[in-house]
Amino acid sequence: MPRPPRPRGSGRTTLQDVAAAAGVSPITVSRVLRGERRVDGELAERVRQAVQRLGYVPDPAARALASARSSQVPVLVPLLSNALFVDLLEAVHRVLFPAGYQPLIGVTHYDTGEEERLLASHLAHRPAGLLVTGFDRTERSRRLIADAGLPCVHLMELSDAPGVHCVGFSQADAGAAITEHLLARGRRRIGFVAAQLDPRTLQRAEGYRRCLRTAGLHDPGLELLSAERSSIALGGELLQRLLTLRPDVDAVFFCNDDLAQGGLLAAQRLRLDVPGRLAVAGFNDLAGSAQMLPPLTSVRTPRAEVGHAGAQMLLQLMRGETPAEHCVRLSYEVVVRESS
Amino acid sequence: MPRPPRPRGSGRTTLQDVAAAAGVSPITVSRVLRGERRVDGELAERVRQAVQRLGYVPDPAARALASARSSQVPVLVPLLSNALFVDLLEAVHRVLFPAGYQPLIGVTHYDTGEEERLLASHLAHRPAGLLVTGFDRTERSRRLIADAGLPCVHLMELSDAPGVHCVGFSQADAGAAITEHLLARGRRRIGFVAAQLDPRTLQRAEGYRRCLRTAGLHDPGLELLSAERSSIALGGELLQRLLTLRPDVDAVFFCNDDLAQGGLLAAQRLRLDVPGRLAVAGFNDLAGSAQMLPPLTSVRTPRAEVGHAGAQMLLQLMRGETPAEHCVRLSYEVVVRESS
DNA sequence: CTGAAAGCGCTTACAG
DNA sequence: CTGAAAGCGCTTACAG
Repeated sequence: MPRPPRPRGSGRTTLQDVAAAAGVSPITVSRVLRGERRVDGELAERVRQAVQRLGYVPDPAARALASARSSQVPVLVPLLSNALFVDLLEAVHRVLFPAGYQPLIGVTHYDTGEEERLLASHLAHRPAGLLVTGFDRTERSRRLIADAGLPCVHLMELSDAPGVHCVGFSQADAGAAITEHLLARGRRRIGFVAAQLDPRTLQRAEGYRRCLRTAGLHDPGLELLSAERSSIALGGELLQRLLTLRPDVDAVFFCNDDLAQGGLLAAQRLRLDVPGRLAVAGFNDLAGSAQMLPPLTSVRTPRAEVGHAGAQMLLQLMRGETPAEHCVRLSYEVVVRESS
Repeated sequence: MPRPPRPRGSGRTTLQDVAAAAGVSPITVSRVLRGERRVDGELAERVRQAVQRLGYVPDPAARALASARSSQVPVLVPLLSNALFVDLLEAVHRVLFPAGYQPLIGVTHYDTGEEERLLASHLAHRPAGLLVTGFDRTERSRRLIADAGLPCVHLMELSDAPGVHCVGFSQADAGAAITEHLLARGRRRIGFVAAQLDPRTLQRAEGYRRCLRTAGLHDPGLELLSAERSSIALGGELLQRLLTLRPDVDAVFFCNDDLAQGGLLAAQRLRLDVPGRLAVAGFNDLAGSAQMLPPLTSVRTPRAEVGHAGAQMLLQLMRGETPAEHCVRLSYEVVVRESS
C-alpha cells in the first residue's frame, strides 16, 4: 500500500510557487529567469511581477544539479599579501558579480601542488568558468582544466598557443623597459635583485638581461636571485648583500616594489645617496612607493585592467560567444620618480 | 504510451556507481561518506575501497539540494588591501578547507549596504556557516543572518550579548595600552590620528581617550579623524595637518600602521626628529613597520589567532557541538621599537 | 511560443 | 545495522 507523501519542503519560495502565482507553467518561469528569448512578452511580465512580489530567489544547488553547471567562477591567484592580486581580484569581482556569477578566490601560495588540489576541489562544483594566473602549472592541473570542458582565461601573462585565452602584458618587455630607463640615466653597472622567482619574476629577469646584452653591459655577477618570499625586510638584506659582493653597482632594478621599498630604507640606514650613488627602481608601482624617500621609480602594471578584461573575456566565453581576440595584450608604464 | 527514458547523465561517477561496485545500497555509501557511525565496519571498508578505486567525488550540488545545506562558508571582511584581513583569511582557510568546507571570501569595503547584498547573495546558497567581521551591520543583515538559522561567528570584536558567538580582542583596551606606553615614555600631548573611522578604529579612539582622561591629559584638539580611506600617503598628510594645528604635540598614536608609516616618512621629509621631537606609534604591527626609520612602535594584534579560533568555533557549531565559551578573548601586545 | 514528463545525484524519513 | 521509496528545486529534451 503506498504511503502518503511526506513533506520535506524547506519553506523556501520555489519556482513552482512563482508559476502558480503567475498562472503559467514552471518551465516558462525558468525560461524568463534565464533570459531565454522565446517567451511571450505579456507572460514574461506576469512572471517578473510574481518573482518580485514573492521575493523569489532561485536555488543555485537545484540549478547546478539540473543544468550540470554552477554559477561559480574560481579565480586562482598566488597570494593575497601582494596588493597586485588584490587589485586584480577587485576588478574581476566588479565584472562577474553583477553578471550573476559567484567569483571564488583561491590562493595557491605560488605552489603548483596546492593549485592542483584547489582546482580538483573547485571543479567538483562544476564551475561556469575559470580564471587562473599565468601558465605555470602541473600536467595534471592542465588536464583537469581541459577535461572539465569549461571556459578558462589565463591572467597576467601572454601566450600565442592555439585555443588558449589570456589577458596580460609582456613581463619581459616591462623588465627591459625599466632597465632601459636606468641605462638612459647613464647607469652602466645595473644590478637585478629578485625573490620568490615565480615565472613572471623570471620573465622580468629575461627582459633585464636582453636589454643589457643589447647594450653590451650584461654582467651576471650583478644579479642576485633569492627563492625566499618577497618582503620589505628581504629587500634591505639583499641590497646589502649585493653591495658587499659588488661595491661598484650603480643602479638596482628590484623585481617588485616590496623589495625596492626595503632597499630604499636600507640605503637610508646605510647613508647611501639615492640616486646619486645608486639608482633604485621597482616594479608594479604599489601604494606607498610614491611616498618613499626618495620616491621610487617603478613600472605601473595594468593589474586592474587585466582583471577587468579577463573577466569580460570569460563572460563572453561563458555565454557561448567568441571574443574578438584570444589574447589581449595590455600596456604598462615606466613611472619615473626621484630614486633614479 | 510511456516514452523511453532519455539518458542525461553527466558521465560523472555517481554514488550509485560506488554502491554497485561495493555491492551495497546507495544509502550505505552515503552514510559511510558522511561518517555516520552506524555502518558495519566490513561494509564501510568495501565502500571506501570502491570510492578510492573509482575516484568518486560527491556532487556538492546534489548534496546541497538534498540536505538543504551546502559546504560553503562565506567569510566577510572589509578589505583585502589591509594585510590584517589577509592574515585572518589565511588562518580561516587553513582550518575550514581541510575539514571539507569551502570558505568563500566576501569583501564589504566597509559598506554595510554592500555587506547586506553580499549576505543575501551568499545565503541563497544555503551555506553551512558564516564568518563576519565585527557587529556593525544593517538591521536587515542581522535579520537575514538570524532567519538563515545557521551558525555564525563574529570576528575581531567582543560582545557579551546572549547567543552571540565571537572571537576577538578588546580594540579599546589595545588602544589604551599603546597610549599608556606613550604616557610612560613621558609624553604629555599625545595626538590621535585616524582614518576610515570604522567601528574598530573608533573603539581604539575610545581606549585612547579613556587612558588620557584617567591621566587628566585628554585634549580633544589633539585628535584628528578623517573619514577618508587609510593609506600611507594620507598618514603623511594628516600628520602635517596635525602639526600645523597643534605644533605642541609630542606624540602621535596612528590608528593603524599604514597611516603611521606614512607619518614616519613625512616626519623624515620634514626633518622632524622621531622620537626626540615626536614619538610615533601605530597599530597592527604590519610587515614593513619594523623596517621603517626609525622602526615603528605598534600593537601586534592576534589576527591569525582570531581566524584560527573563529574557524574552530564555527566548525564545532556546524557539527552541532557547543563551544566551551561563546566569546573568546585573545590578547595583543605592545611592540616597542625606536619610534617612541 | 508553451508545457507535461523525466531526470540531475544526492539525503531524509520511514520501515524492518 | 541496512534498504526501497520519495523528494530536494530546478532544467533538459521532446512534443505540440
